[in-house]
Amino acid sequence: MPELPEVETVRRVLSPQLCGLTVEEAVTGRPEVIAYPAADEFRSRMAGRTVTAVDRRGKFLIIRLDSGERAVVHLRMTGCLLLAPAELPPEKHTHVVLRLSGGRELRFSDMRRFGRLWLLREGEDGVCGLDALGPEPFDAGLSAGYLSARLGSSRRAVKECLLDQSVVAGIGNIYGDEILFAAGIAPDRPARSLEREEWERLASMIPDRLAYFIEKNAITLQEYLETRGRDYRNTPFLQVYGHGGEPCPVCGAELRRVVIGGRGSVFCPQCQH
DNA sequence: CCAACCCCCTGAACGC
DNA sequence: TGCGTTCAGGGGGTTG
Repeated sequence: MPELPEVETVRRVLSPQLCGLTVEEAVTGRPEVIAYPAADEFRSRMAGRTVTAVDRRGKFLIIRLDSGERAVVHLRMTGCLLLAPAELPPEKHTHVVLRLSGGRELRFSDMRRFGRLWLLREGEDGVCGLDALGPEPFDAGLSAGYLSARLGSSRRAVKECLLDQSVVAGIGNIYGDEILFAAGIAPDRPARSLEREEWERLASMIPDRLAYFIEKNAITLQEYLETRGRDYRNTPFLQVYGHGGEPCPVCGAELRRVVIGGRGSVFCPQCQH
C-alpha cells in the first residue's frame, strides 16, 4: 500500500535512472487506467518526450517532460512502477508501458486497477486533485498552529483528519496509525478535543515518523529490480499497524483494532489518550 | 460543512 | 477439495 514513504522510495530509485531518457512509444493496454486525457492523445503527446525530472507531491509521482508537461502517477493500493530492460518479461497486470531510449521500459502494473495516470499541462492540476493537496509533511507550514487552526473546531476523528489529503499530503492508513501511536493520541478523538500540546506532538510526529519510514524503506536499484518494485519492507518496523490483538511494544497492553471512517485502526488503549 | 454510504478491483484468508 | 463470503483500502462520487 504505497503511501508517501513508498512513493518517495520509488522516486529516489527511478529519478536518476529515468532522467534524460526519451519516450519512443507509449502503449496503453488498459485505456481506462489513463485518467486524462483520452488514451490515444496520451500516447501521441508522450511520444518523443524526454524526462527532465521526477518529483513527488503527497502520494503522486510527477514525471516532468521537456515539453513542460507532467506525466502524473497515483499508485493507489496496488500500483507499481518498474523501470526494466525491455527483454525482461512484463509483470502480470501491466497496463501501461513507456518504451524508452536505451532499450528500457517504464511499466505501470496494478492488480486491482485503482491506480491512474494523467498527462497534464500547466494549470491543469485540478484534473487530478494536485491543487487540493495540503502541505507536504516536511513543509514548515505543517505546524501545530496550522493543524489546530484547520481542525480545531472539527468533530471528525483525528485519524480521519490525518487521512484527509487536503489537510496534509501523503498520509495513508498505515502511517496514520503509526503517527498517532508515536504522538500518544487515540485515533477516535474528535479533532476539536485536542489540546495545544497534542497538536504540537502531532505536528512533530508527522514528519518524524514519515522520515523514519522513508529511511527504513531505502532500497538499491538492484533490490528494486529483483523484487519487481514491490518490496517496500516497512512491515518489520511497524509498531501498531497490523498488530491488533498483540501486546503494545511499549507497555505490553493488548493493542485494539477499531474501525474509524471505514478504515481499520490499531492503537494502544494504555499509551494513547 | 459533514456523515454515511457506494463503487472501483483482485487475491488472500476463512467458514462450511 | 472446493466453493462461497469477507476483508483489505485510496479516492471519487452520491445522498441526506
